[in-house]
Amino acid sequence: MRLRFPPSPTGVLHIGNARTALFNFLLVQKEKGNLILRIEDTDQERSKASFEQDIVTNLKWLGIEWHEGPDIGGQYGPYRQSEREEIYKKHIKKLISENKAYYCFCSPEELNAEKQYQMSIGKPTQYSQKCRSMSQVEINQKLKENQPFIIRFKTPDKEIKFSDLIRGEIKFDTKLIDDFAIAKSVEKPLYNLAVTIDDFEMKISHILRGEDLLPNTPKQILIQEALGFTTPLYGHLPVILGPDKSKLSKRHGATAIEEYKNDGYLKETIINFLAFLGWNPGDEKEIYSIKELIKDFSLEKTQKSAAIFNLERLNYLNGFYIRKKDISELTQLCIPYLDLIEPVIATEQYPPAYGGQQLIHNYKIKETGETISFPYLEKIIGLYQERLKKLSEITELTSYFFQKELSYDKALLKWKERDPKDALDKLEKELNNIEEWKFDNLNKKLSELSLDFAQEIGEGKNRGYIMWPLRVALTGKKSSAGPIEIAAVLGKEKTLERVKKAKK
RNA sequence: GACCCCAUCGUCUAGUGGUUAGGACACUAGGUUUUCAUCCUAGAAACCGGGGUUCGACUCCCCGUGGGGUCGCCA
Repeated sequence: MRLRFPPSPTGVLHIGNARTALFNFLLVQKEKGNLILRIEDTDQERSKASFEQDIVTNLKWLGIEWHEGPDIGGQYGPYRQSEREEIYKKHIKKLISENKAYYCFCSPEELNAEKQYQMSIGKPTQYSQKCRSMSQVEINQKLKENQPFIIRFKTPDKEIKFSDLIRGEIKFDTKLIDDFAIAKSVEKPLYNLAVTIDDFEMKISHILRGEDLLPNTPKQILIQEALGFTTPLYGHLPVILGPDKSKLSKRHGATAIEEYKNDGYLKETIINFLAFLGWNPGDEKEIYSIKELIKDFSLEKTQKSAAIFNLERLNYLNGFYIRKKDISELTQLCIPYLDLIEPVIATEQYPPAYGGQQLIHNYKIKETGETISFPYLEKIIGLYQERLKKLSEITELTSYFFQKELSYDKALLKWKERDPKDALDKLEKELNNIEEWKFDNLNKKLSELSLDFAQEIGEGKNRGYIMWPLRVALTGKKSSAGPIEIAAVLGKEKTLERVKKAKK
């Protein structure tokens, strides 16, 4: 089994692309076949090396790997279409010499006018075949005069049938397909031709691609027949639609994988999410790692109907995977988002046996110059692990740990419209007396204090009269992790300082 | 418009002739709770319409309807 993923480097890797790549990857891995990455850059004007780089980088980030490709080579290379002109030339010449393709000298203006006319009388827009039966003498003459031309395929009248791996029997009547353009010149094929030749030359056995390419399939089969190629097996995946049911595009928000990555979506989330856009295992399991997907994936279970991209589900999954992460790993992932701190590069290095890289073992709070350790950061991140939906949120959520001065409206300190003065006084006094600054002890003392206080002011067991002002004093926010947990991480000195400031 | 594809809660979907039509996200209510989350419990929520076939259709067939895709010297 040999599959391919053939992006065109005219844009970055987006949701749709990545889903197709993933499905190809899953099938190949399951069936122990080979996946080929082929770069379809026949459109030299729109193709850019930076897009190819983006595609490669992000596929790898997702954990999608291939066996042959421009970056790693392979025995059926080159893997960029722009480097395969010699191969195409041979086939294009053959098509012309066998009279299965022909030169067309019609100008774009002429073609356009033709199309306009056909539209105006409600006919399907098709090429008139004007150049189809031009004499060899005339062709030679025009070629000699350097008249611009393209090469068209001589589409025969017949019915094309094929069995789609996902959709079953599909029929097309080629009467509705005109003599489509297959090359700009003898060495510059257009999409349909290049794909067909490459799939054959690269011995591709299965083609898994988006449903949007379904109308191209009969054209490619026609070319295969003209060139004497075998026909691979086709499977057309449902398209991905935006919430308004139109094709997913930029106006629906972010579509680039890179954007999701930067926003703090985990690759586990994206893989799990993408897999369920068009596939499901048939039972109630919904959480899947890439390994489990490889094990359970099958074409029979892939969906025929279009899937709608649902951001809420993506967020839910991301929160789920964040909660499951090991705290050390989660902290590593969050550090790049923490813009109020910077790493302190140690002068010593790991011993050669451990890689010899420079060692970062501390971080510096930019505003205060204070040095903090990785384990300390773990504690901070740990406070927010179950509240985080995307990594980027960590910046705002934990900013109060790294700010010298908190700025907030003092009115926020009131719990149920009560002046917080006495509560803060009691807090300060109590905190001052606490010797052992550990969560358990703090919890015990502050719980007692808050219950006593509530009783004293006739508010039953409502601990908010102490806890709310404490939260606001420490964080300046109206929602946060638990104030006692925060105090424990913040330390006695800073906690007291912030409580005192709240009183002013 | 032509061709092709598709059709179960708002969304992703399970279901392959007989089910109280199941799950998840989102939503609502309640519980836990100092806030926000998490967690737990409960709830509301669907077979596009019409004809067949059949003892019996969400399931099979046909016709509508709706949605989507494609109609480039782009891929």
